[in-house]
Amino acid sequence: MSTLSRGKRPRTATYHHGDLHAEILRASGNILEEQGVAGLSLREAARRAGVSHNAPYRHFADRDALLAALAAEGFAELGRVLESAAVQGPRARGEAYVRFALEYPQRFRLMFGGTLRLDAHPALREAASRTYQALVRAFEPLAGSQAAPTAAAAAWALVHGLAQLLLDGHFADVRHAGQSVDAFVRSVLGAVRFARAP
Amino acid sequence: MSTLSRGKRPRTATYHHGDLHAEILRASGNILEEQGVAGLSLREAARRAGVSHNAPYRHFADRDALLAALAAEGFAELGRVLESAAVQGPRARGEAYVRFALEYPQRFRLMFGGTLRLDAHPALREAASRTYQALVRAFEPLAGSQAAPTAAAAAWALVHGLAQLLLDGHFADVRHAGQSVDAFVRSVLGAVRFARAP
DNA sequence: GGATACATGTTGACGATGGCAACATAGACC
DNA sequence: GGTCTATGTTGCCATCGTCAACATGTATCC
Repeated sequence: MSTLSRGKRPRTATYHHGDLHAEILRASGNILEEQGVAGLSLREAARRAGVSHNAPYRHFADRDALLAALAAEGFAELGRVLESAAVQGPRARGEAYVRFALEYPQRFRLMFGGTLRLDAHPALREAASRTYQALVRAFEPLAGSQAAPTAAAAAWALVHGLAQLLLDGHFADVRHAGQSVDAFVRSVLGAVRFARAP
Repeated sequence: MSTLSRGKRPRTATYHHGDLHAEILRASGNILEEQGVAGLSLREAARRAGVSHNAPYRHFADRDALLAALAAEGFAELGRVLESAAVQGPRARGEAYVRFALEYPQRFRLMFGGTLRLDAHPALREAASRTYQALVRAFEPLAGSQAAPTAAAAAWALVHGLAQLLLDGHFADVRHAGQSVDAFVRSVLGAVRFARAP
């Protein structure tokens, strides 16, 4: 089961919450998928956690820090998803990447939307980098270790762009009426070959 | 009333501005690149245009409408850029796409960041669609008219993802120290072939 | 066990923002 | 000239992020 929870949680009536950090993350994650990043406010998160409007500040320096934490969660989950698709080969990994984006569209947009500068959040950069390293390793057998980094970059760019454009609805005209998203993704990924030689 | 304008721009002393619509767009475009979409406020745009905080509402229904207009401008400009690179073939077009993103990063993010739903802004969808159609046409000679739509989709995804990931700084580790962005883009694009057969 | 320090929540305030309503003014049209 | 309408302005409100001051549990030390 996914770590990016979408649920609710019973709350104790004590003055101290117990695990407000996690609760705020959970509530924020819900709001994020419902309203998008622009609609996510600290105050609404606090409200949903049943806590005063300033309580979140004990756990997140500011709104940006909360967003960074949400994004880092996203990278970790994406890494897990890709990992578990690994056994089926690189192609399956690409499909899993797109599937993740479509399942958690707002999370995905937060992770890559440029709202957050990686430079400002080292933990975030590290999470993103780890995910990418896994991609590179996956491409070594496919393209030879020499060309692997470049091929991996191309592959990442391809699936990433595909996910993003799908999310934005830019392929609405292209997909023939009955074609499922999955089939479309497969056909697009199938239209590409990665060169061996540098 | 004094005609001594203290603003940065010569502002006519008339009560009516003359072309506030264009001026707001201009000011907003500047703010956008300076601060990103989150930092763009109607009030700041009004301030820069030397006009009251509510004047923009005569020209844009709300903030979202202003953003949509900015994005539409962006799609038009991107279309122009791609068109003028067309003579040098599809590869050059791809490079031009990435160059556009790097030159106007915030504009690009606004166009594709998911802040705007295409469904809510028909004019925007049309502008985006036009740009995409041009891409498809460019790919017909390369992949045969049968496979063209799919190949074009793949090509768009590739350059789009490349642009996005470059913007976010995800390729920081990958690009060898001395390698220029242009060279990196060329090598990545060069690592990909588009299949002829469906 | 009780006093004390510290982490965690709360209340209240401020300035900025998006947006509504009511009013003001300048051109256009008669 | 007189009226209509598009365009700006002023004033206002709720919401938001964030700071400062205060309250309340929990842990620590004697």
